[in-house]
Amino acid sequence: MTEGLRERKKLATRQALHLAALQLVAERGLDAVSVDDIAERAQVSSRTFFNYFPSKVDAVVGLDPTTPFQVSSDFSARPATESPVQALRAVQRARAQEMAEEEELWPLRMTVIDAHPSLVQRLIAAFGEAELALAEAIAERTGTRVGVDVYPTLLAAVQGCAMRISLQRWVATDFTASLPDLVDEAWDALAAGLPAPPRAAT
Amino acid sequence: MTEGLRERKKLATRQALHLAALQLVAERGLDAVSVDDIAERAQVSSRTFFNYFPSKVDAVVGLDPTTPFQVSSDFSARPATESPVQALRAVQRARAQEMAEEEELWPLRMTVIDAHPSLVQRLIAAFGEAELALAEAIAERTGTRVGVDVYPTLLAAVQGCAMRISLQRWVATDFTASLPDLVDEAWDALAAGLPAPPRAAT
DNA sequence: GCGGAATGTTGCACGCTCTGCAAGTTTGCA
DNA sequence: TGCAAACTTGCAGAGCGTGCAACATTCCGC
Repeated sequence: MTEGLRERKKLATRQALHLAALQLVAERGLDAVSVDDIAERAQVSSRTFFNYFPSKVDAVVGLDPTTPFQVSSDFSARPATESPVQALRAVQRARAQEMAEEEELWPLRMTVIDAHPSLVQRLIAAFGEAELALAEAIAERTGTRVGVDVYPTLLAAVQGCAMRISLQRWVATDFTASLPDLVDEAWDALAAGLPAPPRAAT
Repeated sequence: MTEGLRERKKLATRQALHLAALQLVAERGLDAVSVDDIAERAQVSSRTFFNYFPSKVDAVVGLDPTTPFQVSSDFSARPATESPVQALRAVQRARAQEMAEEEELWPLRMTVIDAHPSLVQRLIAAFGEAELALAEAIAERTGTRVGVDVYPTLLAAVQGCAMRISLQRWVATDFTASLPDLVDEAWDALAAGLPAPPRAAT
């Protein structure tokens, strides 16, 4: 079934390290947790920790390095009849759905991340890594050129903002809101050109 | 004129450290420059370095910690007849103008930053610091509520994107483009709701 | 099963980052 | 001129992150 003992052990160790990091930081805060602490709880040496994650913050955030690039390949897989904005909204909705379904993992993850600026920064950086790839996919679809036109680069960047703000609001509602709905709200505002919302009658 | 010898010396030291950091990183790359190197070139002890900047990357980026908050106060100072998007565009245009006028500093700064992901990350984080303050100012102006409505938070975040992408494109054109014009281009796309641009007739 | 190749784990040594503390020095001000 | 406040510096120390070499485990063909 799974591809060999070795692969399974590696995955287990990785998850153990991520979970340990997450729990410890939730308990004590980022600064009060050392790499040694995390390694100890995950039952490996601190040297081994660095075989899995390049830094403490990476272990806490715990994203698979390939995850960010999923967005650009998902985008390319959307029907060509959709506008870029429609396609990105759909991609993010789907992603949001997946996150919301992992009820154990993502809320804990986001709670911890949201409480520490350096973790938020790392999460944003993770989005940023795939920005060029996504910009190229957008350029491809729209006949624009990365490095010449604003459009692909800007849209790729704004897409990251939309997801970030949606996640932030999800945390703020204590995960009572529907993440896909929050994503939709953000894209509604973006697609409309960010007009000042009508003032609610009081 | 300037307020005392002490203040002037502090400012001079700060600028010396920033310039030293910038030049050294431009010459050798970020990883090949240590805090000791920077301190030595600026003629202070490495301990003193940390009295001015909390880390190496901060010294290279070299932003005054109050700078990011300028955006939100400038925004609040714009006439209330402008829409939030119009006001932010105007604020950024003005800021872009100032940057472009410091012909010695900003191009070098941006060249160095653009070449190192961790510096880009730090610059983005600097924008992020003021995001809450800006969101509150936007909420104030539009009668929305931070933490409830998407609008203020999203717009504050997107504004950072617009500036970031404009700067990135400025670097990409080797500073031949007009930064205020690049800012305008970004806001044109945003205000229109990010529609796919018409394909150029070939 | 067996043995060698590939892969993973660990300890060690090292350089760098950043902080607190306790001098010593310079500036501000009456 | 002299005291108080502020700045600089060296030192000690904890933690991060990496290269290296030895050891252990898994894989795979036979």
